[in-house]
Amino acid sequence: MAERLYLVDGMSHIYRAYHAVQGLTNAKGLPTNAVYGFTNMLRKLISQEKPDYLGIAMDLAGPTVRHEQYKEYKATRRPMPEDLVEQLPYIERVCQVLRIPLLSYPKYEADDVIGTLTRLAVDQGIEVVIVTIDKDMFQLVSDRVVVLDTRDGTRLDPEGVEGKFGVSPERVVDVLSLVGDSSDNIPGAPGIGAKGARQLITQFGSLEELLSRRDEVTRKSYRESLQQNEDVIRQSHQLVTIYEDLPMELSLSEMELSEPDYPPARELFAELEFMNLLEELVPPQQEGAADYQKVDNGEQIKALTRDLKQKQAALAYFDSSDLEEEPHALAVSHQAGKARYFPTEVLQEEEGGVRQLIEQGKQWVTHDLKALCSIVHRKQWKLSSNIQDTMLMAYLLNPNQKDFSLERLALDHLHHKLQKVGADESGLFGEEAADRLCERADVTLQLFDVLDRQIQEKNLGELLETIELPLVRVLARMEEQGVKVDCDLLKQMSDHAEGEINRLTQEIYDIAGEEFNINSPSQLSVILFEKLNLPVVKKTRKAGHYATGVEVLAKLADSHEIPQLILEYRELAKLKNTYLDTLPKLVNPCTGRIHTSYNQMVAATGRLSSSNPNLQNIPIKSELGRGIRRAFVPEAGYQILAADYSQIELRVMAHLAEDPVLVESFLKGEDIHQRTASEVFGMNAMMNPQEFRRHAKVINFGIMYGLSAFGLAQSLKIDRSEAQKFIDNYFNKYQGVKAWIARTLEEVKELGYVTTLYGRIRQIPEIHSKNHNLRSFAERTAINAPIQGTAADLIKKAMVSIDAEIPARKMKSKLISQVHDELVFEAEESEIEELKELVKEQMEGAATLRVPLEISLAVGPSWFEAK
DNA sequence: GAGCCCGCGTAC
DNA sequence: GACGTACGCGGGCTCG
Repeated sequence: MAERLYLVDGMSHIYRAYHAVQGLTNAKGLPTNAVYGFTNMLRKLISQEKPDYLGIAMDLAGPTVRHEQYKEYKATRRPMPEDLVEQLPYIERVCQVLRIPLLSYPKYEADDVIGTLTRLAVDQGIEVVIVTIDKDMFQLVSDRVVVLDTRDGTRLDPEGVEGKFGVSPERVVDVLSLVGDSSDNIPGAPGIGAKGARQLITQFGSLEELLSRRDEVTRKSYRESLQQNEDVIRQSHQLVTIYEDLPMELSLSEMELSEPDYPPARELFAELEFMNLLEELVPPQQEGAADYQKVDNGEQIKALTRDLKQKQAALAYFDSSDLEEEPHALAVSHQAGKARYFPTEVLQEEEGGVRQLIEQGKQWVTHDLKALCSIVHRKQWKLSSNIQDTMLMAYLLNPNQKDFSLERLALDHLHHKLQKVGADESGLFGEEAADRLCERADVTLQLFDVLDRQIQEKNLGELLETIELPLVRVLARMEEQGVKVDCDLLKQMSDHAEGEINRLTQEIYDIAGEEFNINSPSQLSVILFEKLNLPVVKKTRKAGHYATGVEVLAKLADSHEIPQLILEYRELAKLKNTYLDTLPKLVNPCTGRIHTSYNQMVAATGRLSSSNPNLQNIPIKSELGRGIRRAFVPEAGYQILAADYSQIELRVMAHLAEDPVLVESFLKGEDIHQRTASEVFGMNAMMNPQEFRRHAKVINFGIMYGLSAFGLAQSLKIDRSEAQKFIDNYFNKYQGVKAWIARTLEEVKELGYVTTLYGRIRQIPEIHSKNHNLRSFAERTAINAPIQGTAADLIKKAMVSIDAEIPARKMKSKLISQVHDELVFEAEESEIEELKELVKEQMEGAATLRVPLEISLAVGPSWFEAK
């Protein structure tokens, strides 16, 4: 097949991109819509068409020969929009880094460049594809030249042009000279349109022939137009004719499609924030460069085991989604570019050898250690304590990140695009699967080196080694252990809730006078605010929609009976749908227990999170909801023991801020909210101590979250100015807190991140935002993160030491859950006193701060009583 | 029907 | 717009 040259009409595509993509800018406010659209178009063109040669023809600024021939040429064109002009240099840079030449010629247009290069290419036997949406270009089509319209993918050869335009490519210019072109301000023959022009040219064969025999034209208006406008028509002919003979050279070597210039290309796309394009922008894998081999006998395993007793190595495996199954295959890598693969047969036949290999490796690195722990636990193998986890390392380096997949990290840190595994079941055991798994082990090891350097640089090593890594196994054990749930009790509560919900539903329908979906805030708001005409308290973000949240309904409860019923309905529906009916579904039939997932790499502050189900938001505040905790029960012979840090975040703040009043208060063991009440409200607090204590409590918590006067006023239902006074008063009395907040904000502005007591980092990039909202949000985050994060550090530390101590003392009790400041145990009855002591010692002793850490302990036959 | 966002509500 | 961190439900929209 002949080689193909693609010539792109640059400007028309740039305009198209500009209009097609709306409102795109990067963080610096640079408009990027046209650059993005254009780049995307190039990308699609390259991947779909795979050109041998590619060039982009551009117009140069300033007058052209056509302006000299006809001063009105393109005179009606509006100037290019400012925000497009701005983008042109970036488009040029995109072409540069993609190594696609921009082609132009002084005083001539892109069309002429295309015309000339097309002729030169055809002369050399190369086929040409002209990429444009401009019908003027049809004149260049021949048996070796087609026009491609990328909007719909149509490709026009001479026949296609005739079909679409009505005349053959040679006659296109003739038709255009008669029709003219309003956008280029080319007059043509007045009164003759596209249809007439085609008919005339077809009838007479050519423009020359038509002009010389114009008196034969039967239609009067056409005849007269031709008679009166010969000069104009000839001039139009000259203007629309594309030059094919500019003194240019066809530099095929320059236009030969090649790999992008990767480093600057990645830099440019990053600046433009083309994240999806950035993902594809990676050098192709070098075939055969890697040494990936299958291991198929015990001898090889032994040799590898000897080797790995001395060396660090990475381990990757194909997991199975079924909890009871074993890994399907395994790969290890101890040197970049080198890996060994263990297929399923080998894992089965040589299980002893594989076990030795795993257990005796000097130091393993894996990606997602918790998942590996679950598998290894199930097989009852022992993992050395010296295992690294690249996933965890990446989280500590940037806890804001959402995606810690190996694919993502390989791309970000190694600029390496990883082949996907797993989706294709049939490919799981083949050669390709082996290569992919080897690649994962290989990449994991390389990633470790890169991340380890960064961990050291940012002093995250100790946090990783002493808290996060040991915690992985604690969490794996907690998940595996699970929590026993009394499904009968839940069913009973659910049935009761159902009855109440039905009763309320009927009552609400009766009063509303119609049936509607009470669960739908939008339908509910129509009933409340349009049908019943209740006063609108608050609108939602969406225009024409009204809020129906608790606060709104509570306010409306005085003026109508429905809101109260809705509130009751909501509470019951929430409990039933989220807890009563859902929890039993998540009980594992084999264990009869709920095995939640504890996520170590989700919360940006360092907290854990829990999912499937979320055991960290089981109700407690309302009496009804709290009852659900009765269903969380121990095994026979055990009790539930819960240990709660008392005011951990306020204590952390007292420590970090070194606030004398706060520290003193905690040292004296005072009621902290009471103290704040008397500090902030003075003698007033004596009038109604409980009310002022409640206010002080809101202030105490609010301060740690960056509460504003507006927010305080709203939650206390007081005046904004009064709320401001309270806040001012607070900072007056708690000067240490005030100064710490100021210090923290200074620091985050300077460094771009904040840290916890144990050096955990959280980047706060929005602190430099020009957007006031984003910046304020960043400031509140910066205040809260060190407090919440330090509290998380402390309880994690306690978990690690308690989890180590329990087996060391040969105790049977188990840590089964964590709720941010609370640890829940299934305590063997004879061990309760010892466990209480141990837990108290480890939790309170997690750190020695300027204030004491205190916990409260409770034991009972369910989680309900253990509080 | 899957996938996503929104409004809402639960926890600390 | 206004108080931080999570998870998850049902409704309702979009996309295929």
